[in-house]
Amino acid sequence: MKNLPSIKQLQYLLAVHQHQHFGRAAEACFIGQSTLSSAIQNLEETLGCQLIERENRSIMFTAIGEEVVERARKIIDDTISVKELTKSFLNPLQGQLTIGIIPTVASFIAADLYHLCATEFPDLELVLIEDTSDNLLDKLEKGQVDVALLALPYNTKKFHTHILAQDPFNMVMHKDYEAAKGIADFNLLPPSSVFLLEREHCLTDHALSACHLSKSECINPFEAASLHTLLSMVERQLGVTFLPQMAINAGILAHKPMVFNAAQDTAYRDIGILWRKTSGRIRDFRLLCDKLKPFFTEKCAR
Amino acid sequence: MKNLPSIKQLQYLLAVHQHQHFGRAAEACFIGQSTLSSAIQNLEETLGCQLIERENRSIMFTAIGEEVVERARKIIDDTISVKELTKSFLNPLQGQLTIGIIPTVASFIAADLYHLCATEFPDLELVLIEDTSDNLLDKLEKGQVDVALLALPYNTKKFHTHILAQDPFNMVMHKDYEAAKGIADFNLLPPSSVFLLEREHCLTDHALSACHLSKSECINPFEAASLHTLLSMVERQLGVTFLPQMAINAGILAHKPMVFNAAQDTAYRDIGILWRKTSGRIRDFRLLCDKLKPFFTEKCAR
DNA sequence: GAATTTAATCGGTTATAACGATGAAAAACC
DNA sequence: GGTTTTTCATCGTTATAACCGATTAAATTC
Repeated sequence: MKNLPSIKQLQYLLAVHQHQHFGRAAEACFIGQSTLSSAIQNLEETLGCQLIERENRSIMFTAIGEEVVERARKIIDDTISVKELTKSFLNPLQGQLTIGIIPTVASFIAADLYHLCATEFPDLELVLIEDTSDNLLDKLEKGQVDVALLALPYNTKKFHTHILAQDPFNMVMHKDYEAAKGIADFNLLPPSSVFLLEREHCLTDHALSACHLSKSECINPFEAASLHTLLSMVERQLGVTFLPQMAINAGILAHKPMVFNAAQDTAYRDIGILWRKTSGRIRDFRLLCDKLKPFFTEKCAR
Repeated sequence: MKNLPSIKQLQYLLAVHQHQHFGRAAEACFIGQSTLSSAIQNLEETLGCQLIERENRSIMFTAIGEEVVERARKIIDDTISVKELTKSFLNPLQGQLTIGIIPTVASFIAADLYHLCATEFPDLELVLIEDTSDNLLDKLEKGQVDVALLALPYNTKKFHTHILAQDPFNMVMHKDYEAAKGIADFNLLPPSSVFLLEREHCLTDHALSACHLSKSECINPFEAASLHTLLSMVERQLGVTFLPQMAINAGILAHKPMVFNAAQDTAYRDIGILWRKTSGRIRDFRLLCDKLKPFFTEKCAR
């Protein structure tokens, strides 16, 4: 049986890498500086090579040291996952759960989601984080969120992906806007009459592809930062936009002189939930899915 | 800082799982039975749940125990990789290297590959394993081979994949076989005139797709188990087959009344090398690639 | 040149991992 | 039905390692 580095040694190494300082790293690990120093030396001994160059006043990781740090981080994460696994096995859906949600979903369901979890999982401390798909995927990988709720299709093959509901698109316009009425192929809409969100939002891409809109001249170059800005533009300019059913069900058009109708039967975005394949709380997430599926299905119902 | 299970505890757990017996597992770990027993108890303590049900005469892993074992195996593998990483950093391409190779490559290059490694990497102890693509991918995942050499395209996204050379296909036939001469579209060959290997061999699929052969009636239902059987069929029956350049360069047609000509410019298979993304010897493998690339390029040269 | 910073070293203590012997419980043997 | 065997848990002990605090050494700063 090989003499492998220990979990503790790897933890200490990560601490040194994080703080770039033995003293502060030791403090963070609640051990003495001497203990940390010898622990790193032992690790270097078992690995048979130098990981850190101790210079005059500062330390520097060697190339091989950096590589070891990267792998150590993964090992520690996996080990933490094992603990989470057993913990969540005993007490399902307890403790803190951090969910990342994209803006074009969060604003319409956040409040009800809190309520749902409070009643279904009273021991769960829910933390919601709103960000773009790209940022959420990044945070998911780094462990800053436990699961992410976003709109698909999206490049999510790194993570386990599960579809919760279909959210159909609707064409939305002022009730007096005649130019769009009865149009089947949206590419035939008047020039600059289609208003969309700015590019960061996946809703823009989804609306374009789901409604078979080629990037034609019918799209207005203005890029709105929020759905409400978008709506006010559409209301004033007498153009059209495409909104998911979820937004309409949440009452975004209430008391406005706007009308909407189903874009096409096949025009929809999927609402999906993602988690790290190596997560220790997969059991928790599946239980959560059981409740989220009817929840989102209702939120997106015509 | 959390109290995580230690590497040793996980190693011991794996040993118990492997032997399904405390005493024999302890022996395999070179520790006493009592030590192992308490180590497992400590592990169960830190994880907060039972992993093994100790019954009268036999032990049984709980469901959660099996899950922990699976994750522990990965953690241990990753930790071993860290050691290998540092070791191969100090002494590149030393020690044992196990290469898996598919039959339709191995038989033509194995001897020369041994010779190449013996001269370029004298400290390397080369072990070659010949098996089908499917089996090699399985062995690669389990760590039974360090790298795999196979023909692409193949579903290899689980692993790091690197293409070494293109191996063109040639149509091969008896020199007196007139029916195939001057034919551009291979689908127009006479019925049952194309002989191929049995389905397990990826060469069959590659020949079909690279030469744009739809599974038409020109393909003979006979499935040969080796290229030599295949050739004897073609020689006797006066039909055709498709052989990679590598086979021809190795002299498979020497002293035979056979002729060959390039199938098409675009008809080729790629020779690729694969390794686990988490392997600790990636540096080694890249050095190996530097030598393998010219080696295979020459082996496949027209 | 004194003060400061920083990691290594040293001596001593505590905690952990290891051993061997024994114990308990169930099954197998006779 | 009692004895032996098998097998894991427990106990007391010892060796190893992990850890602490104080000190040292080297370099930088003032």
